[in-house]
Amino acid sequence: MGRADALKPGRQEGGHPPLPRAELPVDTVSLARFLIGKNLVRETAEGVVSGRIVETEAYVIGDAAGHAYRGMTPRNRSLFLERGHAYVYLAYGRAYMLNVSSEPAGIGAGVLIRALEPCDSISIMQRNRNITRLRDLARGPGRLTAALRIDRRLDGVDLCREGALWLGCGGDNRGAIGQSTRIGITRDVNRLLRFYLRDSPFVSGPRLLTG
DNA sequence: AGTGCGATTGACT
DNA sequence: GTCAATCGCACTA
Repeated sequence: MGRADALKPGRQEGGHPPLPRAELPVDTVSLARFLIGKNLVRETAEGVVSGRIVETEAYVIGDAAGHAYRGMTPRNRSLFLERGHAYVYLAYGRAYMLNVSSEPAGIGAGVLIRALEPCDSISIMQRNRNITRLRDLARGPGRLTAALRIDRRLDGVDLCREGALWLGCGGDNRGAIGQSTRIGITRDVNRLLRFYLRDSPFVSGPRLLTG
């Protein structure tokens, strides 16, 4: 693994056109499923880093486990942006979480990105995470944001436009999608709103039910 | 102004 | 398997 893929400047340029917003499903659960297999692309001065989304969770309208449940606040306002914008927050004082807003403007809901299969510039991710093992580079919501250097500065960015961070077209949508309860929450714990590529080793948590 | 608590991770028994 | 670290923010007063 970990070869000098980061040192091939021409390879990925233009290789990740952004996903048009019109292609994003309009409801949160559909979007959570849809995002499995899509690319998440990060561009910094270091280079273009990307991964394929293999695990998501839906935080739907009226969801007691969702951050939008008690209305808009300074932290969660990005959840109320039109679908396809980034909501980034810090959890437990250490791990940044990346969500994709998922409903029309004014409605607070989102999809948490929980794990990636590393694709472009794996060596940059290894440096960002200070580990080498491919499987662990982006397996977990806080790990993937560290690998891609995502923090609160990217809160609110439009993920349907090429820039510092966006959702790329393509991606490989083959493979069965599993479904389970969400991880780490304390309310509405029984809802099956977590989705993952069943056979991917890059998924973070337990593989329970199939979908 | 003070308090309590996470949509987690990494270290350790 | 268990558990503490860590801090921004929402909530109470």
